[in-house]
Amino acid sequence: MIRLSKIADYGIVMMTHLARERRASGEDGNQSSAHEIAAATAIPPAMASKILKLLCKAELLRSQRGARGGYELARDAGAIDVAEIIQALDGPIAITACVEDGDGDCCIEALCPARTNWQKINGAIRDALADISLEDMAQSIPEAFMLDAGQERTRIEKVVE
Amino acid sequence: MIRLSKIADYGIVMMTHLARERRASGEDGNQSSAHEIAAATAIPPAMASKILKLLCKAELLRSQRGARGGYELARDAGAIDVAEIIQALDGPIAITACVEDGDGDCCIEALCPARTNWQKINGAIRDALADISLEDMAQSIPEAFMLDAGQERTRIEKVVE
DNA sequence: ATAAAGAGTACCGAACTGGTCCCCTTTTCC
DNA sequence: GGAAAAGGGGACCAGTTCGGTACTCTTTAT
Repeated sequence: MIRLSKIADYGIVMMTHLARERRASGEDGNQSSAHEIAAATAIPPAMASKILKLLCKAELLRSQRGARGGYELARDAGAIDVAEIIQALDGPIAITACVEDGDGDCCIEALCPARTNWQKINGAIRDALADISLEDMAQSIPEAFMLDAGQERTRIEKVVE
Repeated sequence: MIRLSKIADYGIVMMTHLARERRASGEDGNQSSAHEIAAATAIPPAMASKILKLLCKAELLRSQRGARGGYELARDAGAIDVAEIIQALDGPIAITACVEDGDGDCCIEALCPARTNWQKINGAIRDALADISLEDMAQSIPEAFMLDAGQERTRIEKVVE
């Protein structure tokens, strides 16, 4: 099904939340704790924390440790795209194989005409994902949508076809 | 990592093999048994058989039962694209969610602006895959490449980035 | 000094995936 | 007509991955 992992899904939701937070209170400075973010997005706190750490290591978020610490976007929402988020959480965006960890390279790589097709495919996918900024994602999503009190968190993705 | 399942990978390899077979002996009529195909592509016979059945049900292959039966492409190689193959084996091509089997629909679907973004993304991915025909894939791949005698089957995909 | 918060890491259970097996039906060929 | 070849359709198993949790350590504000 070529599906996005839940980690990446959650990551995008949280980043989107932070983008909205920032916009609501002009520019940076005010951070949100993992707790707050988890509550606002209805993502299990421990999970949220784990993912936020990863996003931080990928330099998509800035963190502040200690009491009253928290997270905030490392850059402007318009300068962060979903491809980056997915890559930070799920690894390289590619309809994989070949790069089997370790040995790696395809012995007839140079000869393989299929290779260019796969590169084309992978490239197209990456481009599509790189074309959506966090700002686009954040645009006018009703807050009620992010936290669907009581029941399961509402999914924001929609299958096509 | 957004990876292709092995099923789909195998499927593409076998379809590519059949495309080459057909081209080698002008037009249809001559079928290959699951056994032959498995041997030629170095895919475990039982696996190959399972996948061929699926491809047949998806009407990408035509089958002939009974002794001297086998499989052949249902259409011309130029008229089959990788998107179809992947969809037949892995289900709808989409960076998923929402369609959780059963209940399914996103309660605020109509309001969700993110939805159009995901559709855009999914569409781009599908387009990229639909743009590669089996004929493209089959083009001049040396047969030695399909069966890498002795060792593991060589992977035809190549990661990008 | 204490409490709040992030950093890091180990761990568990459930689901999915790759892979195998078995039995049934169809068809050919002797 | 019967045996063998081949596909059709499942059930089933095992290993890996993934979602999720827990625990300990470091940092920092009050």
